[in-house]
Amino acid sequence: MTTRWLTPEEQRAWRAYMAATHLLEDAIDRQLQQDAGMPHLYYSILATLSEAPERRLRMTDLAEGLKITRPRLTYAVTRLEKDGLVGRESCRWDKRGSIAVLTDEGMAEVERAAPGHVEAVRSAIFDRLSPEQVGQLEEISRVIADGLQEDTGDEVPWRRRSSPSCS
Amino acid sequence: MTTRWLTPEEQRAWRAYMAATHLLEDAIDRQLQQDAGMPHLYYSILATLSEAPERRLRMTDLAEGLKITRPRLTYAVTRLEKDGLVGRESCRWDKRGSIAVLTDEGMAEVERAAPGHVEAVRSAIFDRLSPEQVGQLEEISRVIADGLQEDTGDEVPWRRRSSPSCS
DNA sequence: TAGGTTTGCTTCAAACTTGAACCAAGAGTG
DNA sequence: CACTCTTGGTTCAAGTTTGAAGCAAACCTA
Repeated sequence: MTTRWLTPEEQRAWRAYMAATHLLEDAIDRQLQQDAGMPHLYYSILATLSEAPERRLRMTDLAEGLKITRPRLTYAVTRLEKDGLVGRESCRWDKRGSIAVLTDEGMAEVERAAPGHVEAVRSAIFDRLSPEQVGQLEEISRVIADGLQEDTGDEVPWRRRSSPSCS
Repeated sequence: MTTRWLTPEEQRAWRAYMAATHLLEDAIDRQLQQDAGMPHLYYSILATLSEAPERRLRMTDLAEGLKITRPRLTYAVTRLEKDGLVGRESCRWDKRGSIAVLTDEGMAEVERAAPGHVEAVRSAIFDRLSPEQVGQLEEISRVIADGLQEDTGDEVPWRRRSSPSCS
């Protein structure tokens, strides 16, 4: 089977994409590190929890939602816990489980950091793209994400594995 | 100044984008780690060198091209050098400079790993996107990258700071 | 041409990520 | 009920990334 190399258009797109993602992650990380003393992922954890019912989520659900590995989440939550921004509870119905809870302090931190973060995202992306491009970006991202998940992902995503907020 | 939050469309796009980039980098990293025993960035360094004139590039040019920090590049090149895939030369005209050179072994490694890598990229992205979407992805990425570079970037990108291959 | 600034690159410590164990608790099966 | 298999989560060692110094070689500028 002879390799199907990328066409010139595909190469240009791939390189532009790589450059954009590197620059973007760097910029966002720097901004949040400055403003909130934490990298982007850690902020995302807090933000995700802040929107969850009861501000709490099982570790696995959190990891899945953020598309990160579980050890990575464990490490991050451990730090956030040290900082007093999240807490851990054990799950009453499944004693293996552990639940991350956003503390009041954590909530306050999200609210404090959110405007700056949104501003960074907006000025890097949405202030520069037309509404059509925003739609295209979503669609393209969705196609890629879906493609990558169908291999390893849950076959039955519509069925919750854990009870809503468990506690 | 009251914060301009993201619209629902923008939020959806942003989240889809984050998910896609995480999944994609993970997938590419895993594939290359399996096939070539190195993460994506390290492969990119080799690939970039393989296309440079004389297979050599100054550290700073390499870092700029890949949009990574210099300490990160230094670390990576040190490892690749231990593996015998790149070498370092000092620059004759600017004794501060150091030049990374792809060895024959490094070149062979790129050629060995390339087909699998291209296949991974293709099956994750380009086999799933229409030609129009490929164009859109390039355009969107370019807008974002350009926007992020104009702040910190060189004001005179058309002027080479270093001689072409220096050695 | 001395003195101060910038540039190119590396080094260092601290923080983070990875993948492979590991452990305990649920689930399925006889 | 034992016995095994799976699941949820953590731990560990090795590898990587970060940002702040550090260092030496250019580059001013007077």
